[in-house]
Amino acid sequence: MERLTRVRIADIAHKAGVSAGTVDRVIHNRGEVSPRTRQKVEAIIREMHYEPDLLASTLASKKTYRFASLLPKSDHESLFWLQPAQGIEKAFKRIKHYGVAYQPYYFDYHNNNSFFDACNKLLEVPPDGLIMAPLFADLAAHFTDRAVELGTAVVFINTHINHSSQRAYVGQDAFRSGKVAAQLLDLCTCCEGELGIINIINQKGSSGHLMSREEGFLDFFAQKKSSHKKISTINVQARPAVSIHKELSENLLGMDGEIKFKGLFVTNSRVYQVADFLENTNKGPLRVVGYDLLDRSLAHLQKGNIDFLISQNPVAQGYHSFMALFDILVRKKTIEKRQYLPIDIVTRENIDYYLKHQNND
Amino acid sequence: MERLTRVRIADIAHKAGVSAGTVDRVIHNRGEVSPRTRQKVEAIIREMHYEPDLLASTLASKKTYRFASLLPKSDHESLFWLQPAQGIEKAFKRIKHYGVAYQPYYFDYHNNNSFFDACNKLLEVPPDGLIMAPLFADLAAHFTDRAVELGTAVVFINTHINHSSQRAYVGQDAFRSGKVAAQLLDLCTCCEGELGIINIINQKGSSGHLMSREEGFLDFFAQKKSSHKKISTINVQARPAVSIHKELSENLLGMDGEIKFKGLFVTNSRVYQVADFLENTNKGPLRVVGYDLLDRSLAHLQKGNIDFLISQNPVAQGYHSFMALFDILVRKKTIEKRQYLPIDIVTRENIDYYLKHQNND
DNA sequence: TTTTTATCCGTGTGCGCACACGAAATTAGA
DNA sequence: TCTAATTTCGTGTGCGCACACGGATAAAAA
Repeated sequence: MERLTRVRIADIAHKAGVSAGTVDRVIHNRGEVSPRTRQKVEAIIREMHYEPDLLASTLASKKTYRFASLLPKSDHESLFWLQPAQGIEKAFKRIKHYGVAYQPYYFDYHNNNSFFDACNKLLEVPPDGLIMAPLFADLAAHFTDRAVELGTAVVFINTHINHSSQRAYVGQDAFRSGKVAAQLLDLCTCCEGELGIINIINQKGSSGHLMSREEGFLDFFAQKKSSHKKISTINVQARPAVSIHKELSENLLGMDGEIKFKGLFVTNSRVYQVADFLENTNKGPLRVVGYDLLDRSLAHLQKGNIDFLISQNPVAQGYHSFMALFDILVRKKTIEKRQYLPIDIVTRENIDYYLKHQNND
Repeated sequence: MERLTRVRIADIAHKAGVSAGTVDRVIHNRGEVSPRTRQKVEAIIREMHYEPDLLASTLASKKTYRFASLLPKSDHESLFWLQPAQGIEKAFKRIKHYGVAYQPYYFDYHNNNSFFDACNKLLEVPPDGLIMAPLFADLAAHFTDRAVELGTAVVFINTHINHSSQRAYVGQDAFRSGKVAAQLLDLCTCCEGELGIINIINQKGSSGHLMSREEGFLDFFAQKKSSHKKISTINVQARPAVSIHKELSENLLGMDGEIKFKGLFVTNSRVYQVADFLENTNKGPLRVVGYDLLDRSLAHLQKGNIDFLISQNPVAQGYHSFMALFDILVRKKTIEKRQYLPIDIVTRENIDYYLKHQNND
C-alpha cells in the first residue's frame, strides 16, 4: 500500500512562492530571511500543520548528539546501580540510529573525590546531555551549574536534590513511598503493636532520601486519626553484617529475647541485613517492608523473612532519563520537570514479572 | 560532532566487487543473482556485521504497514477498554513515521454477533498486523486462523485463549494474579476468619479469565501448609446495581446482619459494586481486593472500602501489543510469545503514579 | 548613474536505501 | 557462426531533509 502523504518542506515552499531553502532557513532560524517572507512562511507552516520528518532529518544531518551518564559504580556490596545502567543501555539501543552517541562515567559512591574527578573529566568535552545521580548534593549542584553553562542538558536520576538548573528529575517520590510502606504495615498488623523504622545509614552518602521516606511513613500515621500504633526509629551505621547484628539485637529484642515489634520498615535496600538477623531469631508475626530488588533481599522475600519490597523501578529510571534527554535535544519537546515513577509493591507472588520486565522493551 | 560511520550497502558492494543493486537483491531475496555472487555477498554481510539503517530504509520505501485492532467498545458501564486503546495510540504516535497506518475496529462485548461482523469487515482488506481481544474464544480462534491464512500477524491482548496461530499474547497471568490477591488477604487478615471469592459473571462473555484468577487464589492457600482460613465462592450474575445488592446481602451477611467475612476477593473490575454494597453495611475489619483502576473503584479505594486493586496495566498492554507487531513486521525481530506484564498492586497511597503514568511516554 | 556592499534567496548535492530500467554476460536455439 | 532468449548485473532516480555555495536583488556608497 502507498505511503500516506505528509506535508513536506517543498509543499510549504510552493504554497509560499519561495524555495525550499528559504523555508529551511525559517525553520532553523538560520537568518538571511526578510521579515516579510519569514512571517509568511511561518504562517503557512502553522496553517498546514507541518511537522518535520525526523527520519529524513536525521538521515540528512551529520550531527551527533553526545549523551553521557554519571552514576555510582556498582560494587559487590550493591548491584543496584547496575539497573539504571541497563535501562539506559536499552534506551540507547532504541534511539542510536538518530545519531546519538553515549558515554558512561562512574564514580565511587563512598568517595566524593571520585565524584569530583569524574565530573571534571566529563566536562573536558561537555556532552549535549547528561544523566547524573546527584549523590553528593553540594558537589552535584555545583557541577550541574557548570555543565549547564557549557550548554549541557542535565537530568537527575533516582536521588532528588533541590536545585533548579537541571531539566528534570526522574525517580521516585521518596516521601510518598514511605507512606506506602506505612499503609502496608498498617493493613498487615491488625492488632495493636509497635512499629519500627530502621535507618541503615552510610556516613558519606546523602541521607536526605532516607529522611523523606521516614517522614512519609510518620506522616501516614499522623494523618490517620485513630491509630494505636507506637512507632520508634532506630538508626544504625552501615557496616559489615556481623557488627550490625549486635546493634539490631540491642534495639529490636525485648527482655525476653523476642522481637518486640509487629512491623519493621527498613528505609533502604539494606533490608536484607535486617532479614539476615531476623532469620535466626524468635519472632512472632512480624511484617517487614524494605526497598529494592537486590538478590539478597529477594531470597528473603522468597523465604518469608521480608513481606514487601518497594521497587524504585531502577531500570525504568534509566530508560526514562535517557528518553528525557532524547525528547529535549532531538525531538525538541518540552518535558515534565518531575517524572515520578510508580511505587511498585513487590511480594513473593508478583516478583517474577518485575524481574523479567527489566530486560524487555 | 561527526556521525559515527556505519557499514553501508555501498561498503559491502565495494568489498564484494559488485554493485549496490546486487547487494540489495541479496538482502531482500529478490532473486536474479547467481549463486556464486550471492554466497560471496552474504559472507561479507556477515563478516562486516551489516545492519540496515531502518531510517533510510523506511524513507526510501513507499511501503505502508497496516495495523488494526479489534477491541470491545467501552461503554458507560465499563471504561476499561479505553485504556488499551490509549496505549495503542501512544505506540502509534511513536512509530507512525516508519510508515505504519492504524485502523481500530470495535465490537460490543455483550454481543458475539457484533464480534463476528467486525471480524468479517476487518478481513475484507486484511491488515498486516492485528491486535485482537479474543473475548469469544471459539469465534476468535476461527478468525485468527483465517487472518493468519491471509498473511496477517495476530497478537492477543488482555485475554488469553489456547490457540497457536497467534504470534503473541500480551497481558496478565490471570492465575498468578489470583495468587497475589490471596497473599494480600492472607497477610492482612491476621486472625482466623473466612475469606470470600466473588465472581460477578457476565453471561455472554468468556469467564475463563475469572476462573483462572479464582484457581490462583485457591492454589495459594493449598500451597500454604498451615492455613486456618476458610474460603467460599460466591457467584453472582452481572446486572444493574440494585439487584446485585440483594444477592450480596444474602450471601455475605450472617444472622446478625454483620458481614461474616474477614476478606473478599472480587475477581474482576466490578469490585466497585461490592464496595457500593459494603458502604452502607455494618462491617468489621474487612479487607477487599479487586481488579482494575476504574473511576468508581478508585473512589472506594480512596474511602477505604477497597484496600487493594490489582492493575492489569491496560495501557501498557496496548502499548506493548502494538510494539510487538512493529517488532515482528517492521524490525523483523523475533519476540516472546507470552508477554506477561507486571501484576501491579495499587493502594490509596500509590495510586497517583499509576494513573499519571498512563498518559506519559 | 555606476560601483560596492549587504541582504536575501534559489539551486545543487548527498545522507543510506528501495526499486525500476535497461545493459552486459551467459546460454540456448538455428 | 550468428541471433534470440535468459539470466545476471550496474546505473539512475527519488524518499524528505540539511547545508553549502553562489546568484539575484536591494541598499548604500561613489
